[in-house]
Amino acid sequence: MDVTPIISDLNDAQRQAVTAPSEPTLVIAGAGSGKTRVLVHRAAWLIDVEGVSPQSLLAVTFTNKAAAEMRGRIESLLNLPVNHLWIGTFHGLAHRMLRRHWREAGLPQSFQIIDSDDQLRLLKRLLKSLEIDDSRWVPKEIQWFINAQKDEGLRPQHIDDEGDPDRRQMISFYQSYEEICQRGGLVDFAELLLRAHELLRDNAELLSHYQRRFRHLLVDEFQDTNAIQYAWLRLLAGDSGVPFVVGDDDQSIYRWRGARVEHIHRFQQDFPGTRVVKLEQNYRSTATILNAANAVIANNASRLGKNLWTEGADGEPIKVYSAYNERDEADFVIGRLRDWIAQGNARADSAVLYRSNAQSRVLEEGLINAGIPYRVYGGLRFFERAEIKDALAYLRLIANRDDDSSFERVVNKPTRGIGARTVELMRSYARANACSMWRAAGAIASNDLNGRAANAVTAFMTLIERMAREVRGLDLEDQVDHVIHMSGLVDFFKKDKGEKGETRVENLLELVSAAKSFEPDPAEEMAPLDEFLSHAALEAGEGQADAWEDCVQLMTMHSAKGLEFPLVFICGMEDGLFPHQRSIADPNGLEEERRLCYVGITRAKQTLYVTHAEQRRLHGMDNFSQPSRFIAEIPDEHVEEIRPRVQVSRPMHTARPSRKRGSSISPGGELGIRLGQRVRHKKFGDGVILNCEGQGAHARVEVNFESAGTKWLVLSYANLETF
DNA sequence: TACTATTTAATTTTT
DNA sequence: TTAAATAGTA
Repeated sequence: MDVTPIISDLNDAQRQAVTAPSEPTLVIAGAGSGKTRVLVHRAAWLIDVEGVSPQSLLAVTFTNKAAAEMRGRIESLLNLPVNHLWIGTFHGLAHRMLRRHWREAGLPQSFQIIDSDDQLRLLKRLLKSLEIDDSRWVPKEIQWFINAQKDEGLRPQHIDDEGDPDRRQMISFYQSYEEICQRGGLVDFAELLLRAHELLRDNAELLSHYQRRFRHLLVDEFQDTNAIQYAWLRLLAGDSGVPFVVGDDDQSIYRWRGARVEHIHRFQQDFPGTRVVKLEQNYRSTATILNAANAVIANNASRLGKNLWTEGADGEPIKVYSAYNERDEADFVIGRLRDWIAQGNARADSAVLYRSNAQSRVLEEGLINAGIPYRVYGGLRFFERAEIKDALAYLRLIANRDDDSSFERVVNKPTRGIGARTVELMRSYARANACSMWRAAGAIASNDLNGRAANAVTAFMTLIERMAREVRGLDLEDQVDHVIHMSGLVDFFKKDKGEKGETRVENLLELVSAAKSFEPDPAEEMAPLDEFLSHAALEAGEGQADAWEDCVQLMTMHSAKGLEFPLVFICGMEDGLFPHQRSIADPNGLEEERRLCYVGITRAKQTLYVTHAEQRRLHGMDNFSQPSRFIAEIPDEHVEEIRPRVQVSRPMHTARPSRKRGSSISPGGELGIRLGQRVRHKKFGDGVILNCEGQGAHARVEVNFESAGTKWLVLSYANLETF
């Protein structure tokens, strides 16, 4: 066996990881150190050299994109298609197991996956049917609570109410939500993971089958695993499995959605004798950029410790620009982009990064004015569009009549005379009889409704039945085509005046082509429609603009993780914005912001610009802010400060404030506001001042209210009473 | 039921 | 500022 292609162009550390014996291995892989490469080569090594069957390999990633990339690279390295190789996202693999063992998992065969939007709607409906005030119980917060519990692997009966009535209420919502989902055969994202975990935990036979089958577990982005994902892996590994996990504690930026870096430590305890390999040689950035990143991240206390280095040149210094305001900042960025493009560089090789999405606006305006094509990451994806979800809801109703989520979505879309009152009746009937809306509709139509409403409901039910009948046996593509027309959706959106309706119709037709090009996996043994619907939920599709056009890339630093660009701008480097106000007080939060900064810096290959504005318009008012503390953490020798070429002309009425750098920002004198001061608010009640910023009419305070939680309020509007 | 006025709050996001 | 959600009106 010639192992050359698999290990020849690896460095020592990479090779050590790739060729490690079949024992638990933890690879700490710095940014740009060839993390994916190691994973891919490890898989190839196991299959080609160790003679491991592809079937006994399980590779897990967090995103579909990463999974697809890994599969592609393994195939091209081995130069053959690897069938039967389980490679996918946690959710995708969990889903696959649940489809195979739906009975053991306690699910109906045609269970449907709901996304977070569906989940939220479902909760709102639940509150309505319980006649609960949704300002007292915010649906978003309930959703957050439920998902957090599921991420921790907890069912309602496992949660301690701690004697807190509010908490008890939350648990009860969770319970009711679960009942609705179970009745409708609906599974949300967190549920996929939780069920898959329970499936293995409670079925000794299945567990030992999968444990025997999957000897090698490869895990990408290990620092991002949440409790349930880790538990699932732990279970699958058993005593004899060989986990090979790759991650970077310094790039852990998703703690807020349940990711726990601690799993890196936990792993070493759970698998004694774990081999640890550190990848510190970076192949992406200049030494200057790496040194800056190293210096910034060194300010974090809780780290495994790691220093990136390169054999490459020092490169250019990092340029820091102090803009007057956010417009000036945008102008500066656009000027540099112009130069970059004029020098013959590809626009797609440049990226503008920011902390929060709202920042893209000014930049976009500037880019449009300058006529520079750009692409904003994030935003609505194809399968998340309202009209697409409408069409999918019809399809789901055809697949499963008890899917309440879909039922409510389309029962009166297009308008067919089934108004809020009728729906309300159905809802309470369904609730009283613990049945689905579909059953309730049938029962109500023949009894409680007046002629008009009864006819409308019956007509709707007949329509669904007719669609189901006519669509049976057709190709997936034709099924979708029939449904978008028969449902009346196409005509409904055609009537929408203007371009909006047109785009919607186009999207619906696009859905038909999506169905046409969808290739069901024969191994899945599912009805093509069910598989298509699952695919739609699990992989929401491309966001926004055409990816292929050569354009400047705009995105948050979170979305930039895993990407690299020769030219990078990090905008809005101001305290309060980045690090974000909401994270600044909590040391853990601040460390996570710093890791985000580390991620941002390490995206740059050659040139990095960091910009901040002295004045920024946020939520419609001007704020003054200090440069981000992270800028000061970059050693001076790597920084070149850029001064405006000519004195930028400033509008007369916005004179530069006299208080600059280092000035304190506590609006102390006014109203006797000080930190720790107790205050009373008309609506939110009593609370304590945690934080304050700005002066005069702009002054804002953060108040921790006893019952309403912490909020930022504008002092001049809030009418706070002190006492 | 559809359109318009008012209110409210405002990180980060994948599945 | 502005986007979204809600309440009110034709």
